[in-house]
Amino acid sequence: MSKKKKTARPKARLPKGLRDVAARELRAMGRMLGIVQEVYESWGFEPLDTPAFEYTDALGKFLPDRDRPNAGVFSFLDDDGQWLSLRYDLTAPLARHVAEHYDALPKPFRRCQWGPVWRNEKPGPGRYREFIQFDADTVGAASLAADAELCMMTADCLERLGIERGQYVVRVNNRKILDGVLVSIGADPDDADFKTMRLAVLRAIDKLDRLGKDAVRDLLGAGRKDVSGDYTRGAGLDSTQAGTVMAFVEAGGGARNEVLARLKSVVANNDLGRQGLDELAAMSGLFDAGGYGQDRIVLDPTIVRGLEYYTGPVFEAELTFDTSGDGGKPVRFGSIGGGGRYDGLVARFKGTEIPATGFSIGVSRLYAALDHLGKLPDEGQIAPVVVLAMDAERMGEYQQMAGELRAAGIRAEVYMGTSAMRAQMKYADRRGAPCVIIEGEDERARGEVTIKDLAEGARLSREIEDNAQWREGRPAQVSVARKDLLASVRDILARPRS
RNA sequence: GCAGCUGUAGCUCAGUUGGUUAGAGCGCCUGAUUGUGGAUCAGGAGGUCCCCCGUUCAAUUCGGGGCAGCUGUACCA
Repeated sequence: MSKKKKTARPKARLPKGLRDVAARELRAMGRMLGIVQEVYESWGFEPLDTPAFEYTDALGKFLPDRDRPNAGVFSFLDDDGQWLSLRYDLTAPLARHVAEHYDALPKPFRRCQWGPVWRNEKPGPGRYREFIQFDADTVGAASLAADAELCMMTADCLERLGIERGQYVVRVNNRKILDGVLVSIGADPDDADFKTMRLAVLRAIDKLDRLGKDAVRDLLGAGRKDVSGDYTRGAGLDSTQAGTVMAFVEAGGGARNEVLARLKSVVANNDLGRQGLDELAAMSGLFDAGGYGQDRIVLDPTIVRGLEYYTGPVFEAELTFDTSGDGGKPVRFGSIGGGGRYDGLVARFKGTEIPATGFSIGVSRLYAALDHLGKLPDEGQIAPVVVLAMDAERMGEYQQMAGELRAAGIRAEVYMGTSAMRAQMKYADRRGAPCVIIEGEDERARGEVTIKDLAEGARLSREIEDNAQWREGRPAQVSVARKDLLASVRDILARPRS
C-alpha cells in the first residue's frame, strides 16, 4: 500500500538477435564495403539496390502458413491482405528483379549488391537475425567461365582487403559429381525419395569439418546420437554405399590435377558424374589460365553448401589462419562466403530456365576477421575539436570559431550542454577530442583564445600527483591571439598522435 | 524445435533460516577544491528482487506453471 507508486515504463531494450552499430565499426564497415564494391565494379558488375521487403511469394518457397506465419522469415500482412516478407537473402530479390525487367536488361546481367537481410531464427554467438551480405551474380550465362570468374574475383577481393595469400583459400566443387556418386550406388534421381536422401547426404558431408569422419559415416547410414542424447536421422545408406560416398568425400587434398584424378576413379562410370567432373576440370583450366594457382583456389569434394537450389559448381571462401581471441582461445574464422550455380531460380517466374551463378560474402564475419587481423581499413577520422561554452552570451562567437575550423576541413563543434567547465572538459576527453578551445573572460579581455592539447595533457598529467599542481599546472595549453586560432589548431593536429 | 544451466541496480555480484526503509563495488549525474580531463571529498539518481498462480497473518525468499537469457544440438533458403 505504502509502496512508491510506479508508472509503467517501457524497457529500453533491443529485440534478441539485433544490435546497434557504433561509430568505429560503422566507419570501418563502410570503407570495407567500398573496397569490395570497387573490386566488383572493376570486374564489370553493376551495383543494384532492392527494397528490404517484397511479396512473400516473390521471395521463394517460404510461404507463411496459418500456424507459423513467421517461420524462418519475418512476414506481415499488407492492408490489402497480401503477405509481405523481409528479404532473407539477396538472391531471391535478384531473381525477381531479373524476371520483372528481363526484356530491358543486358544479357548476361551482372549485378553486385550489399545490404541487410533478416532471418527469423534463433540467434547465437556471432549470429544475428539481421546481418549484411554482399553478393555478385551473373544471370543469363551458362558458361563455366562465369563461375570461375567469381572464384578468382573473390580471391582478388580478399587480397585487396589485406588478407594475404595463404591466409585464405577458395574451395570449389560440383554438385553433379555427388549426384553421379549417388546414381552409381544405385539411387534413382527420378525416385520420389531421391531429393530427401540427397539432402541428408549433403547435410552429413557438410558436418565433416565439425564432427569428423566417423560421425559423417554414421549420418550417411542409420543416424547418430550426439552427446546430449539427441538423435539425428541419417541418410539410410548401407555400409557399401556409405563407403563409396566417403571415398568421394576423401578425394580432396593436394594439387587440382590430383584431386581430379582421384575423383575420376570414384565417379567415371556414369554420365552425370562425368559431366560434373568435366565441368570441374574446365574451371580448373580457367584458374590455370588466369594465373590463380592452388595456393588460392583448390578443388574440394567436401564443399557441398546446404542450399538445395545449387545445380552445378559450388564454391566457398575460407580463412585458413588461426588467431587468438579474447582469453587466448584460438579463433578460427572459417567460411566467410560462398556461392554456386543455380539454374532454376529465375524459372520460377519465367517458365523458361535461365542460367545464373553467384557468390555471397558474409560481411559481418569478414569484418570480424579483419578486425582480429588488425587490417580494418583505417579512415584516419579524428574526433572533433571542442569549443567550450564558457559564457552563454558568447555562443555566437564560439560558433564562429567552430565554423572557421570547419571551413578549413577540421571537424569542430561547440559544446551544446549547460554544464560547468569541468564537465565540458570531461566531455571533450570522453569524445576523444584532439584539443579544446577555451575563450573565457580572461582570454577575451586580451583578445586571445586558449588551446589545450588533450593528448599531450594526458601524457604530462601522468607525472602529476598533487591536486593543486594538477589544477594550476594547466599543462599542454597555450594562449594565442584570436586570429591565430586556426593556425595553432593545425599545429596541434599535425603533431604525431599515439 | 530438443536438452542442461541461470534469472536481485547500467555492469559484476552479496543477502534475506519467510518479517517493517533490499545492499556493496564499479559505472552514471551534481557540487567542492578561485575557469581545466586524473585523484580526493560530499551529495544524488537508478530496483514491481523475471512474470503469474498457490501455501502463509506475511513471499524477493517455499511450491507449481510460464517467460527470458546462456550453452550444446537440430535447422539455416
